[in-house]
Amino acid sequence: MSEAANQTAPKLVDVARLAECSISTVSRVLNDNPTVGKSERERVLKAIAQLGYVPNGSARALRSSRTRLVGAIIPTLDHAIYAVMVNGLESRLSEEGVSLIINTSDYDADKELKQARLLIERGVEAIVLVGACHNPKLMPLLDRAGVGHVFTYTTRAHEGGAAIGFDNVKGGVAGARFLHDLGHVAFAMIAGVTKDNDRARERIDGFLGELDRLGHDTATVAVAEARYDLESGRHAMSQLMRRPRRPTAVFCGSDILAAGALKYCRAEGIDVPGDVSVMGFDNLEIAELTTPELTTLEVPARSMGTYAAEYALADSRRRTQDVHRELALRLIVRGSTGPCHDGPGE
Amino acid sequence: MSEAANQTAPKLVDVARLAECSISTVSRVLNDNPTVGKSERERVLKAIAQLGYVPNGSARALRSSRTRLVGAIIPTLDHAIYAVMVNGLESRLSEEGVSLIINTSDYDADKELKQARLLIERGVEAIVLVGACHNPKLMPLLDRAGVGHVFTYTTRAHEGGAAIGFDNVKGGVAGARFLHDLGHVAFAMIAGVTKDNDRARERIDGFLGELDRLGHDTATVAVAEARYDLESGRHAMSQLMRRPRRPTAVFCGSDILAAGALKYCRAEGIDVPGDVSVMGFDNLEIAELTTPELTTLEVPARSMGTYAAEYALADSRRRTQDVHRELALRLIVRGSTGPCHDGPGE
DNA sequence: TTGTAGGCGTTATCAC
DNA sequence: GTGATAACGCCTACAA
Repeated sequence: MSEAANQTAPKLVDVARLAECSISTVSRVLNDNPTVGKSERERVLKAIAQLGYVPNGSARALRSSRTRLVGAIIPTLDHAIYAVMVNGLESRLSEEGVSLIINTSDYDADKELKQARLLIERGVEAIVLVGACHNPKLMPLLDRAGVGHVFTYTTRAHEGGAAIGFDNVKGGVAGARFLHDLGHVAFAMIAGVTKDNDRARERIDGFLGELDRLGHDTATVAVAEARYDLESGRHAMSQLMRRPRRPTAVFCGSDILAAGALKYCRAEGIDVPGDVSVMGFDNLEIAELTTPELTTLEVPARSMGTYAAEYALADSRRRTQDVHRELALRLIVRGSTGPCHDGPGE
Repeated sequence: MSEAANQTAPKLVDVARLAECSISTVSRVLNDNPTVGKSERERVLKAIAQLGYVPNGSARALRSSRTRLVGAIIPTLDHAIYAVMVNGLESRLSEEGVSLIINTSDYDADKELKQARLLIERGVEAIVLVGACHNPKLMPLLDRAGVGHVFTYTTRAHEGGAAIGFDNVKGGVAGARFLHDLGHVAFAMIAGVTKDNDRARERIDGFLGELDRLGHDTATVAVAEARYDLESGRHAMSQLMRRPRRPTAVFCGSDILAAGALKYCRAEGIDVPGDVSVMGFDNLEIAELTTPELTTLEVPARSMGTYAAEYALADSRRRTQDVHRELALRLIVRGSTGPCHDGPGE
């Protein structure tokens, strides 16, 4: 009697047939339109369950021009600082039935641009980006497409966009001040690679700028750039500690780099913080794993994700008013830093 | 003369008008159909660039029933072992212009089911899952929808699906054997929470099973379950070390747990590996950060991601032949384990 | 409250 | 090699 279950997935019209109503009624039920009679609604719901009907997102999106899709382009998921942000972002979006498309750019501004193009094709309703420095073609592209965008890990927003994050310059300043206050006079920094990475750059600027303001000669402050991994941090530290004017305080652009620096010190028998203070940035879980534990600046990674989600969920009207949300960095003092013990002599 | 640029995004027909051809030709160019004349193609390409035309993914998907979307549901991105896998997955998919929708289930099988439903609505062409143990409704749902699926971090596949990973039981076995060979006789284990987590369960089974086979009385082997974070690992270790029969070898279901255990030992002045050997699982970056560094089993997280991507990219025909890819776990011996020093008496 | 019908932007099957 | 044209599955005026 019943048509043998077709191989093709059930559609609105199949549900309508089974529920003995029109497809508009089914559609209304699907969209929680209140103008549907109670018995009607129940019949439809039953039919949907019976058929295992699943709406076709593409058709819905095409017709309604609402995809309920959000995109994010981050440098990498291998670094916890980004993975944690994405986790917060996804969690919040998921609560609202919005799906997240994730892309990793590997710190490459061209790759990022390509991925943004693809996200626009997919019809994402907003894009979450990291940092404020991007391919010059990116912003015009997003503007033309009318796709809202949020920068994270920065407070500098592009006009028409939003920024949710912290001030990287202030981070550098905080590092400089903290180490200065401990009495140090010989500084160095292990920074992230600054190419296509404004955050790394700003942390350096903040650090050196504040040292200058505090009366130190920044010409003598060595800054090594290193990729965000343990070995690069270790290697950078080995370079810095071999310089003629050996630093007694090293500020690192990331906990990973600081951890690498600590590894070097341990291997070489350099006492931390006795011989040299080492400070990190991020306050990842690893900051509590090293010996000694890391003094660091806490970055509100998860919060950035959830706030970015709120922005993405807001409709375009509310978005037009510029959103600048600056979250605080928090200084976490642990054992890797201490007062300067250097005698006056060599 | 020219119509003022409309607020609405350019469509196929706009490109066709500018290139003075039909929309079919434009569509052909977009899809790399070779049956297009050279001059024709060039005119179209120029028009596309000039208008900043971006194809509408929803319309394409609706018409062609190819979304070029893949979904992944993982427990969390806060744990590097999953973030790294996802990074590999995304990288490979991205090379082929396929987008990844990511969902985190928070180790909750019901949440996972809901997210799978949504992924099906979005029309994903394959779903990547973690582990082999899921809500009983999940597999029928995927089968009905005809969505291919891969399990990762396991070798146990569901019929019709694929599995790309390693054998968790073997991991437990390897841990038991390694510690046994060091001469230990008093064992304990800190495992992950086993609810909705078959991997954690299997690691326990492998560990205890092998100890039994090696002639140890497993009734005396304490197994503590802990969430995958430092503090839980620390706390579990504190429990284990207070038991009457103090273990000299503790196998942990994750490096994070092992790191927590190490923290406890350091705080209590318990020497590792002198008083107790501690072994991890995963070989995350943190395994090289602790003091001593962790002996652990290397999990091929990134490879699982790229292999899973290959599966997802394969068309459904090739998928039908069951895919079972078992990747090897590799024992990494570092400083956190050593021979048993326990005297014979209490 | 419910049903009818047109069209969202593509792709693909036809003719030419 | 190129151009009409009919779907794809759904939403939403508008009509009843």
